[in-house]
Amino acid sequence: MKRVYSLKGKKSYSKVFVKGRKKKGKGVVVFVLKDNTIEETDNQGNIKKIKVGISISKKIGKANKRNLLKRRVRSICHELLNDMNDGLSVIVKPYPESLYMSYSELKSDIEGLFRYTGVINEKS
RNA sequence: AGAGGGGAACAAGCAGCCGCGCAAGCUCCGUCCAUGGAGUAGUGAGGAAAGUCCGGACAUCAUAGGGCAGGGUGCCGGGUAAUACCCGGGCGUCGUGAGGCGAUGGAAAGUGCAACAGAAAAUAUACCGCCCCAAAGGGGUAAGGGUGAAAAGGCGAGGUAAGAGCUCACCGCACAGACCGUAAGGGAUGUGGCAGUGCAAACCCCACCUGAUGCAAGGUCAAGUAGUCAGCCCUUAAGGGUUGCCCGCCCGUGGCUGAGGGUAGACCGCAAAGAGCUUUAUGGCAACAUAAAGCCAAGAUAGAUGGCUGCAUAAACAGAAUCCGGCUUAUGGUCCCCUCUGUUU
RNA sequence: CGGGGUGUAGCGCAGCCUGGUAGCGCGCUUCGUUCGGGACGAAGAAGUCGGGGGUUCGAAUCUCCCCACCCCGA
Repeated sequence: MKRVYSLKGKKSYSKVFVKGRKKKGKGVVVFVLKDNTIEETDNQGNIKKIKVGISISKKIGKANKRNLLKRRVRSICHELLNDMNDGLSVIVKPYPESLYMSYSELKSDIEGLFRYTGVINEKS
């Protein structure tokens, strides 16, 4: 996942946390907020108006474990990126239980939450 | 076979696909140039990256100066940029042993503390006891009892009213000390009838070291209203600053000139090369030093290493953020050397 | 990333500098008082002093190393 798509800044994070729609899964919470002000241009010209942020609490573990979880979530988001809709800010926040989930379990969990909240359209 | 001690290196790899950071070099595009953009060969976490416990490099300052205080270190010698680290040696202590551990100078410079118990706790003392004189009581004594962490050498013999280094042998202790060692220290031997406790990670004395703050240090750029801030010049009091105090120094007032602050951002510091690593040689017991040859591109800025498949199968602790040298703590299996016990030959 | 602080009874705090007995308030338990409760009075229980070494005869206290929590700095 390229850095253009990552959500940045303390303010934009707290904005999504407060105003966004919240949905809880097995090991993850997802916050979604509609945001039409996003305008990022990829140097390739492929414009995807979406921002994804990852928030991991210190309670989950030490830096090593937090990093592992962050990379897994990022990798999942990269795989799902092409199906995502425009004009959205998304935050994924894993719980400590997600550390014991496998990659595929985590992926199906996040995919389900994305589908429920309208980040991804229902498959036709 | 079991139990233990010391040390060393490693921290899985390979192939395929998807994906991320950087990109000296190369290719393409733009530009007068400086250089900018895109792509790409290549390259991309640790032994502890951790704790932040020490030591530096580097940077800044209302000058960091003098004196006292404060803080740190503390056997001796050596190593180092430096240290509380490392190497060698001494002593003490723990262990049957291999070995481990030690803030390990000074208690005859001074001050302080030693609760409770106990008769008495630091210029000692006399409760029970023992012995003598004896009416009460007085005197001698430090063997024995009991208290305590600690009570005026230990044991045996002589000696005595009972006792006592009172006397003697051995041991301990103190003092002197040939000789050995750079030193810490060791110590043949001699002398003394025995002084006298412990605590200095209590104050302290002695020796050596010590300015403070830390890359969110600090520097450059762009935007912009005011309370403001910075520079220069002049100078008085109150007051303030320096880790504390005194001296000293500086700020403070006014004028002139200029543009910063909150907040958000870009670049430098900072990324290729230094107290670097490897090998060999020389010196040294060693730590290490010197010389020669070869090798070395992590560099993010909400923060780059992940996912899937296969090889029968893949562990532990754990993730760089200015950079080095140590220490400490967490942790996986492997190898080497050594000690003790048991069994067999 | 850097700097600093705090851990003592169920809760909030003393004691630590200057080492020997862990104490205060609220709460808790029992009894009294009341028709019953509250308040009041009396008695009582409850603490590995965050964990582990070292110094010391003796450590909550001095010292070293860990653990947890909190605060500050652009």
